Amino acid sequence: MTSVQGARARARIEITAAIKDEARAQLAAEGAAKLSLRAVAREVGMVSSALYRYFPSRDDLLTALIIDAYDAVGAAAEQALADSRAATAPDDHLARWTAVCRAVRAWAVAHPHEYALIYGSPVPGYSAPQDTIGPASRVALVLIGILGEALAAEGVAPPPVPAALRPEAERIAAEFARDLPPAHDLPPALAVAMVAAWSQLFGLVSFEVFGQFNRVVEDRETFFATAADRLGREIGLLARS
Amino acid sequence: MTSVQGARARARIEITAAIKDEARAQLAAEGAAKLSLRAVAREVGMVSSALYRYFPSRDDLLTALIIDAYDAVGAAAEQALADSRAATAPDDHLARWTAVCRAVRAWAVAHPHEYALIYGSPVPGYSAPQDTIGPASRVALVLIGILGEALAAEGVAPPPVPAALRPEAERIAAEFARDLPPAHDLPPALAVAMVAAWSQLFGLVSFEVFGQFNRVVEDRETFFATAADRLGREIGLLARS
DNA sequence: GTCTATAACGAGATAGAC
DNA sequence: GTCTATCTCGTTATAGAC
Repeated sequence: MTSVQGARARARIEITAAIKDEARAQLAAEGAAKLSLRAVAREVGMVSSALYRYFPSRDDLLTALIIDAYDAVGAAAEQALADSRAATAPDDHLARWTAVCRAVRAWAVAHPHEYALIYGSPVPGYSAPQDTIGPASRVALVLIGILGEALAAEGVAPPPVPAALRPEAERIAAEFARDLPPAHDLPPALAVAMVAAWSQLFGLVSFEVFGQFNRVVEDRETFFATAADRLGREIGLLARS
Repeated sequence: MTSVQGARARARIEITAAIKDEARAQLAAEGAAKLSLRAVAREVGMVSSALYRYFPSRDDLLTALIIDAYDAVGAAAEQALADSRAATAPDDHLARWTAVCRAVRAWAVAHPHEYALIYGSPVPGYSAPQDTIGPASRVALVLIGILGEALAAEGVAPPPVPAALRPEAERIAAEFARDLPPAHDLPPALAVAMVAAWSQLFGLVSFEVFGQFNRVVEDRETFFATAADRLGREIGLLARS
């Protein structure tokens, strides 16, 4: 009994993976807007109606791909942080920040279509469900975690906040405190600076992945590494003492 | 004779505009990937083959929309610079920098679909021709112009360049010198810093326009203004003396 | 010469009957 | 699950109106 159920479950997992793989291939070839359940079904050798046993709708398939992509960058960021712990001095928070940034960029360059799916233009007619929020925040959580550690070790000096931005800064800090584990609490100045750095980091990545650096930047790895380092310093992370 | 030609030319301009307007409407509704010549023709009351008198192919229509969009942001940036000249002290280069940044953001927020067309995910199967390069650089040219002025007035202190980035910085500066009028020459340190700030600026805009700030940033105008100001300072623009 | 309309092509998507 | 009839698409050839 259990073996049959186990085999069924295994088959279901395999077929689900095959469907998603084919969908990812179509993402690369035609873009998210043209992702079609029928074409995916044809390619995996199923009839379109059979696909609905795995994904109730085209949007659900899209959601699965989006969650997978967010999880993949998130995992890359988390892995980079874990790896860099061994390679950096405990007080070198800036080095870990840049290591995570570089990992995000490396993943994006290696998976441009999945990157476009999550950080590019919204897919027309698709609105992301709540399920994507968790995976979507993994990268930010890693960065916030680094800042939290630096804060505890007095390794960060957040920049001053203009008076006009003060309410927004406090709102964002309160939001973090509400959604995140207490270890990730940040003072308002650091919380806003973090959000700004976060979006600027992805600005660098998007310009490279989307081709805006063509004919402009050649040594993109060095360019990015320098910019990420400056972003970390800008947020207040102190260089290694 | 001339009146006939004038009438023809006028009609041609009007019809071309109507086609592009309808195409823009479809861009908003279905996305660039699904832009269809037939649907545009149907909507403007023509038969699809007649469209080929105005645009030799679907890609040429797309190219026209892309150029229009680049020209629109570019014009907004140029206008913002011209306007801010009257409103700012001659030595306040930073104020003009932020004015231009805010104008770019305002245009993007007002025209999200056209923004997505030029700064979002690349359109699958479409590759931009050379004609887009000029319009695409207008915003960057405005920013470079501000830096050039600041440089001439000793109003900018570019950040140091790490040794590893030095060759790339010099390459970029040489590229600027080759492509741009001499008034826009920048030293290597300022040229790389400019490119980094440029991409980070659009990172802020893209995150807002593409919805990444949902549930994160509320007062987006203030948030952006502060970040743009910090970007200008980061690049070395000095606050007003 | 400049334009629009008809018709057609090959490829692909789609809906529904079976 | 299969098949078929009916859509859409980009594009071209052609013929006629102005």
